[in-house]
Amino acid sequence: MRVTIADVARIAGVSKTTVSRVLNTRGEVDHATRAHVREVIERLGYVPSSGAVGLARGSSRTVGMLVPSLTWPWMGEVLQGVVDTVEEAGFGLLLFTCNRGTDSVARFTSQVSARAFDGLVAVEPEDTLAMLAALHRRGLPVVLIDDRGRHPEFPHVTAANREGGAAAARHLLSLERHRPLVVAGPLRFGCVRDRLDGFGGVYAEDGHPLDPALVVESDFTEAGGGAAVRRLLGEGRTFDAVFAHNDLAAIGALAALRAAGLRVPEDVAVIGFDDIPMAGLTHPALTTVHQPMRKMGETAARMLLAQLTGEGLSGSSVALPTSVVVRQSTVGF
Amino acid sequence: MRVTIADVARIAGVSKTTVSRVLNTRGEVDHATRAHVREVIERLGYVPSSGAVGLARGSSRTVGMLVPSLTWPWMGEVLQGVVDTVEEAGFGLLLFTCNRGTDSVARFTSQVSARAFDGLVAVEPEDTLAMLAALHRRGLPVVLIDDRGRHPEFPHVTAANREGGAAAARHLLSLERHRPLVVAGPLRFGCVRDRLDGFGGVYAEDGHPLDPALVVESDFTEAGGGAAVRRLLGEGRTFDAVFAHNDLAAIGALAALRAAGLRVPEDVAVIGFDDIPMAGLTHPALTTVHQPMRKMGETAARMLLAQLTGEGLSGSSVALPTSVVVRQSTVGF
DNA sequence: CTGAAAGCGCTTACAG
DNA sequence: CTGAAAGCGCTTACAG
Repeated sequence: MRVTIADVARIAGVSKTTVSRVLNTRGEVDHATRAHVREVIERLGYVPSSGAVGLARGSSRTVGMLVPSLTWPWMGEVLQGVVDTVEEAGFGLLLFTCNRGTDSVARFTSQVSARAFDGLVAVEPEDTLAMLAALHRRGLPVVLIDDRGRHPEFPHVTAANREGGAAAARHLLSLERHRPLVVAGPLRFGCVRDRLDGFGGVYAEDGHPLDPALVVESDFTEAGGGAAVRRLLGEGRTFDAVFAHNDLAAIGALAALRAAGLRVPEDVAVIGFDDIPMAGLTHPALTTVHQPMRKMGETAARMLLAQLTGEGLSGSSVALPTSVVVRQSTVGF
Repeated sequence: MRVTIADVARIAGVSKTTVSRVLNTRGEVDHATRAHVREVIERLGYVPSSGAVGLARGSSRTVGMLVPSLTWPWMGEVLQGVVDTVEEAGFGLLLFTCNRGTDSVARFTSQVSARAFDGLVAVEPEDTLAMLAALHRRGLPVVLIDDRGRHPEFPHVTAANREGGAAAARHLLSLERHRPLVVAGPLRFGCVRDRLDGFGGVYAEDGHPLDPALVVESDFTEAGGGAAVRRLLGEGRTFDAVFAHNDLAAIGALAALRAAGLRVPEDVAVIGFDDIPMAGLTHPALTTVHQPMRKMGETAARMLLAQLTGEGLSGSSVALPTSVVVRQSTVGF
C-alpha cells in the first residue's frame, strides 16, 4: 500500500541507508547514485513517514502551541504569525487550548511527556505559568508570548508597553489634550503598570501630571470601559481625552461618551491599545496603539525554532515596538 | 532518561505485552496484575511515546486542520469548536494554512503522505477543493466546513443559508419593511444564492416581490457594502431596509447610510449575516443572522472522529440552523 | 491470563 | 562512497 523507504531502496537497487542519506543530504553519496535515487523517490511519490522519522530521530519536527482561548480578538494574528513561521521551517504545529481547567491542562502535559512536539510557544498562560516553568526546567524548550508583562525565567516576547503608553501621551498632547482619563487594565498586570508609567511620565514631563482621580482600574472589557466612563461622568469629573488600555475598553468608552451626549473627538478624544480588527470599523474609527501581534507570533516561533535547531543563542527576550494608528476618534475628519 | 514501556515492564515484573494491554484496556488481564502495573505507571509518570504508538498502530490519533486564513473574523470560533472536540476525544490537532499559494499547498500534501494525521477538517478551501477531493479519493477521511455552499463528494457541514435568508425576511417584514435593499455576496457562491432565494421567497409570498434593481452583488467586504449603498442612494433609489449577506458588508452599509444622513433603524433598518464578534459593538449594534460557527467546528470534528474511530456511519452532510439576533440596527431602543 | 518475537518505517553508528 | 544491522518505543498476532 504505502510506499516505504524499503520500496525506494529495492527499486533503486541500493540500500535503505543510501536512500536515507540522499533524503537527509548528509554523508557523501555518489552524484549519479543520488540522482537516480532522487528520480525513484519522485516517481514513486515517496514521502518519509513522519512518525517513523520522529521515532528514529527522537524528535518530531513539530512545535506545540498552547493558547488560553482562540476567540480573543487578536489571537488570530498571533496564530497566523506562528503558523507561517513554523510551516516555513518545515515544522508542524500542534495546537492546544487550556480553557477547560485542570482537565485540559492534564491532557496537555501528558502530550508533553508523549513527546508529541519538540518545543512550545505559549500565549498568556492564565494559571499555567508555574506549570510551564516546570516543563521548561525539565528540558522542554518554551517561548512565551505575554501581553501581561510577566517576566518568567524563560524567553518571552512582548510589546514595548511603556513606549506605547508614552506614544499615546505624545499623540494626545500634540492635540492639546491636557486632562486625560486613563481607563487602565488590571493593575496586577505588568503591562498595565508599564503603559501607565509611560503615559504618566510624558504628561508629567510636559507639565501636566495625571490627576489621580482620573486614573481608574478596569478589566479590559467593553462593559468595564463603558462603566468607568459613566462613573466618572456621574461624579462630575471633566476630561478632554480617554486613554483606554485596550481597544475593547475604548469601544465601551466610545459608547458611553456618545450616550452622555459628548462628541468624539471634539469634546473627548479617545485612544485605545491593541489595534484589533474592529478598531477600524467603529464610529468614529478608533485611534489606537498598535501591537504587532503577528510579528510577535513570528518572533516567538523563530526564537523557538532557533533553540530547536541549535542555531543562535536564543536565551534572551524581546519587546517589539508599538506604533500609534491615528483614526477619527482623536483627529476628527 | 525517558521512561519507556520497557522500564515499566521491568519494574512491574511483567512483559511489555502486559503493560501494553493494561494501557489499552484490551485483552484479559488479571485484576491484581492490572492494578499493580497501573500503580507502577503512575509512580514512574509513564506516558507512551505518541510517535512510537503511531508507528506501531499505523495511526497517529491526530487530526489535521486546513484553513485559508486564521485572521478572518469568525475563524476563531470555528477553530475553538474543532479543538475542543478533538482534545475531548484525546486526539491532537495539527494546524495548516494555505495562504501562501502553491508552496504551502505542496507542503501540506506532503504532510498527508507523511501520515502526520489520520483525517482532515478543511475550511472553505479557496482553490484547493480539487486537491482535497483527490486526497479524499486516495483514502484520507475529510470533512469540509463550507460557508460557500459548495457540495463536494465528501461530508461537509454548512449553515442553513436558505432558512437564514428567510428568517431575515420575516424579521424585516414584522417591522413593516416592504422595500429592502439586498447587498448580496458574490453570486457564484451557493450560499449567496441560497440566502437570496430564502429571502426573496418570503417577500414574494408576502406579496412584496423583491425589486430587481434593489438586489446588488457585492464582495463580502466592508468597503463593498458601503459602496453598494452609496451607489444605490446616488441613483436615487429608495429602500427602508438593507439585508447584507455578511456582517462586514452590513457594517459598511451602516457607515454609508450614516454618511448620507439616514437614520438606522428609523429610516433604514439593517440586518447582516454571520454574527461576528464585532456585530454587537457597532453603533447601532447590528441585528444579524447568527451562524453557529463554533458548533459547525464541533460538528465537523465529531463527524471526522466518528469516521476515524469507525463508529457511526458518517457519510452524510449537515446544515446547521441559524437564528436571528435582534439588536438596535433594526429595532431601535 | 501471560509472554517471546516480529514488525511498524525510519536513522545511525560501525565496518568496509 | 556504500551496506548490514541494531535500535527508536510501541502493538499485535501467535503460542501457551
